Order: sequence, then structure tokens, then C-alpha cells
Amino acid sequence: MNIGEAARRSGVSAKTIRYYESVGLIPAAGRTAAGYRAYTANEVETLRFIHRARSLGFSVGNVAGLLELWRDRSRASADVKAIALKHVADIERKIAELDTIRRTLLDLTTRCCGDDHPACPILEELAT
Amino acid sequence: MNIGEAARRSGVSAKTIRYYESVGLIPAAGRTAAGYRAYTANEVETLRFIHRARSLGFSVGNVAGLLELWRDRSRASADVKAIALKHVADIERKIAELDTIRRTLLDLTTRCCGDDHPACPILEELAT
DNA sequence: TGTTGACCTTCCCGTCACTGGAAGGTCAAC
DNA sequence: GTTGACCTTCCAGTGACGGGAAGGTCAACA
Repeated sequence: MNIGEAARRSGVSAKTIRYYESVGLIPAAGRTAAGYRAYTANEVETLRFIHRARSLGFSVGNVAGLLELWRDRSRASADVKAIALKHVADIERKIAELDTIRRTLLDLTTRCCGDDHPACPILEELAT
Repeated sequence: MNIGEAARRSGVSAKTIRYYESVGLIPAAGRTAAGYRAYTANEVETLRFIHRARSLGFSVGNVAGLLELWRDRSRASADVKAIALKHVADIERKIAELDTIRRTLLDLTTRCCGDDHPACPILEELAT
């Protein structure tokens, strides 16, 4: 099937499929006589896998690692779990950062009248 | 003072100060006879303001808006508050996204033995 | 006076994961 | 034969910088 169909079935845009090929996340697809990329159902499955992994926030690098483990029938699930737990830790760090900022901003915005006068604790805090 | 000293006092790296100048966040600094950028205490204050705003996650575009309001003595605090509340909403959306991913991953990693066997619910989920 | 070493300058490339768009070739239907 | 929906490659831009090269400047010290 053509790249457009593969995109529709996998949820990965044609542009992005070409990008994944260019960075080596997927091998170069076969070509028709006219030079069109041709995809098998199997390759679409791989694209779906990638799409799901990316939507869980895994970096393209990590997705490459997960793909390799997925294909490796003699893998240790510990290796998969390690990648996932590392990712969870990163996410939790990020959430903590955002939450600190959120609380600071909520405090400041609560103290800001938000009227037509210039006095503003938000600007005061930034200017401190 | 030179850019290095301004960087040390403001917390914004010299590289980043030049970048802010190049994108118009700050006006071009004065120059010494030798072509070195020269900063006043006032300009360092502005850089400190920018540094604090950026550390609260405001985009450079929003920082430009906050700087303008900061300098505008006839500003309405409502305009500042609006920028801050919009940012809070963005952060909360981001936290919610991350938390959904986090919960999914925690569920999967909990169900993954993480031993030397290949069976792995994480890969199974991605392959579904 | 010469020389070091710490500054500073501009410029370009790389990051991450794409997205947009231009210029042009291919295919199926009407 | 023509339309329109595909496909191709290539280049540039995104945000917010950081790295590093090549070269100029300055203050201190021998």
C-alpha cells in the first residue's frame, strides 16, 4: 500500500513516516516501479507500535530501543521495564516542576486584583 | 559592565543575552570603543526580570508582553493576570496529560515482572 | 616589550520531532 | 486529454537556546 494508506491505518502522518525513515527508526520501505514507497501490513503494525509509544511520551530514541526489544524474542522484560520506569521518573520530575510553578502562579494570581489599576504582585515578584 | 558580568549578575548566560537581543526581547546594548556590549544596572534588572519570568515557564513571547506591562505605569493589572492565568491553564493541561501517561505507565510497569523472561505487558500494550 | 589567559565578537551548526511548502512526477477516472 | 489526488525530493522553520570555530581586546605580569 502507498504511504497515504499506511498513514491512515497507522495514525502516523506520511510526512512523519518519511521522517522516521530518514532518521533510521524504520528501515527504508520498498518501492514501486514509479518510486512510490510500498508498505506491508507488518510495517503498518510497526508504525502503529511507534505511534502508541510516542503518544505515551517515549522519545524517538527510546522507541527505537522498545522496537528492538519488541522484535527480540529472547528479550528480558526487565529491559523493557527499565526503559518505562526511567520514563516514569522523568515524567514525575516534570510534573513536580510544573506543579511548583503552578502553585507559585496561583498564589500570585490570587493576590492580583486583576482590575484596571497598575498595582500587581505578579510583576512585583518578577521584579524582586 | 561587560556581558559576562551582566550574565553573572542576572542569571542569564551571555549566549542567551545575545540571543534575546537578536530576537528583539531586549534592545541592542550600547557598545564600547572596542565593540564590547556594555550593560547598565537597569539593563541587568531587566535581565533578572526576564530570568524569573522564564523560570516560571513563560514563553519568550509572553515575557515580552510582561516586560511591556512592567514598564507601562498606566497598565491594568487585569492584563498581567490574564497572561498569568492563561499560562496556569496551559500548565494544568500539560500536567493532566503527563499524569494520564504516568498512570498508564505505572499500571503497565506494575504488571510487568521485570525478569529475564520475554513476556511483557508493556510491549503487548504497545503492539495491541 | 612581549606574552599569557581571560575576556569579547560574529557566524554557523545542532538540538527534538516534526511541519509546511515548493517544484515536479504518477495514477485513475472521466 | 485533462483533472485532481496522489506521490517524490529538498529546503526551511519551529523554541530557546548551547557548542564551537576563528579571530579581536584587555589587564597583568616577567
